[in-house]
Amino acid sequence: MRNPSPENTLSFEIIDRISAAAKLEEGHAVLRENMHRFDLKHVAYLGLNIPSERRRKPLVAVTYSPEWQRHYEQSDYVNIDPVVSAGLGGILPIDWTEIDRTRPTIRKVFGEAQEFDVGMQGLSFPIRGRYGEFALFSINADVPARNWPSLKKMLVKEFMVISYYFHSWALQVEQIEQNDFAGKLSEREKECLRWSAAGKTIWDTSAILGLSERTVRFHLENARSKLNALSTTHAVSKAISYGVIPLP
Amino acid sequence: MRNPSPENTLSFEIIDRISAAAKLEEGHAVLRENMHRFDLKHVAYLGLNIPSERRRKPLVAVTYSPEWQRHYEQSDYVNIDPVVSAGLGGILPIDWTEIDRTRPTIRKVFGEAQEFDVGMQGLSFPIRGRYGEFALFSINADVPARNWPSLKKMLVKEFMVISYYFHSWALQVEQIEQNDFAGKLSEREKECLRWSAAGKTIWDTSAILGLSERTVRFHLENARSKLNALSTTHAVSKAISYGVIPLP
DNA sequence: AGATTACCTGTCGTTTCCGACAGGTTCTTT
DNA sequence: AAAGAACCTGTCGGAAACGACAGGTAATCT
Repeated sequence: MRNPSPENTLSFEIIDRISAAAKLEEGHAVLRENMHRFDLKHVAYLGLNIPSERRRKPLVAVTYSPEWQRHYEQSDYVNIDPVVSAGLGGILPIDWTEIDRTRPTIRKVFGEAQEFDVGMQGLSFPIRGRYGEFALFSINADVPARNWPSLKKMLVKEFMVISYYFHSWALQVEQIEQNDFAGKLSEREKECLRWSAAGKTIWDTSAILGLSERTVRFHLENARSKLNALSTTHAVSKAISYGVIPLP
Repeated sequence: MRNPSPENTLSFEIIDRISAAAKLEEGHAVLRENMHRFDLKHVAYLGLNIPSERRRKPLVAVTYSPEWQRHYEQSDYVNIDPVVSAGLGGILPIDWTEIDRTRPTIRKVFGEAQEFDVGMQGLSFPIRGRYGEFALFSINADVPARNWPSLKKMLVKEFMVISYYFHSWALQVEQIEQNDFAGKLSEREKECLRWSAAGKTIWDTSAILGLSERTVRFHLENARSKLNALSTTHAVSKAISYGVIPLP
């Protein structure tokens, strides 16, 4: 282990080349060009819950055929896809071969994926970011079943790193990194939001902070206005998802 | 790449051994016993914001000297430590050598860490889980500066995987995995919470869902009670952190 | 057949919140 | 010396939320 072999730097080469890209498509092209070096059939990146004023739609960069993409979108598979729900349920890479396929709706999804030549084996890396966003980075292979376990171990190590770098880079190039909200809220404003999130009333909070009720209201008013929130509840949910206040 | 060498399985051996452990301490012991195989001086795991009824304190498993731990805790360094704030600010591994050390308070922390023999180089892996919890998995080394870049690449690949498995396992053994909340809330209850989180009033929500105002209130009452929340704002913040409702 | 669960709706009275007016201090930056 | 920002406080009145009563249906499980 003490002298890492040169081949160990491949994933970092890829990461460097992605970092140099300026658009989501270009970064994905780097992945596409390097797929064959890992014996992959597909590489797919799906970013959900992206927090941004401009952008509410998911970030998508996939190598699947346009037909499968269209079918997937039209059938609203993102809400059925067992890989997505498994990803939402944990933090570890998901081996598609270990997904429970007893339920008929799930068999259907996998069956149709096969028809669109997605490949037998798959690995999906769930990614949760600092803004509460969620992404799924998936790779597909099609090797004899007996080769899969060892291939999988290699892929997990390589793509755990690549997928997180890719996501972090994707947010940057899509200019999602800076939600200045955290910096724009004053300490008092955040404090009052935190206590509201903890279920305290304005009266409670005023007692806790040793302020008048009016002052607590004042800070909450400012917090609402800075966060473009329609209510304190709204402000709290925004503050949480923007990472402005910690979890209760 | 197509024939992964046997040494590539080391991290998975460690993972298997951790999986077999029944307590946080035992899992950490596995890491401690394997430190030398990666030339490490320390391995530290810190779990914050752990969502649980029972447990509000952080999960801690570190190899640092008790003196340093005590000093760290007493000085409230968790709120100053630049590694922690860097981790909270992103998703990528943090190289301690790249931390900005111009600010005097930060120089102080690093200087004191040196005194307690923490090691020159460090890598910290920020981990965000599905319950909104945050963890930091750190490793330390002490090698000549010129050896660090290549060692770092190897460590990033190995411990990106190990750290996420460790966190996932830690939540399991500490019985934090199942917050049945998501399953206990009915569809309508979640729906009403989502609209509240989006800033809608009860009247708005009733119009959106085609229900009476009383019914929306009814669902919110049930949601509050199921989540042990003191207000709708409280319920929303809990629902978000428990992953019951998606982000706004 | 009874129990359970999710669902739906109503009123009354109280509490809490929130917007719009008003006033102020202290500290730092320009 | 002026400007800006973060902080603090007051009152009035209306809007919204909430708790505590009340009533109901439809579907599923035991």
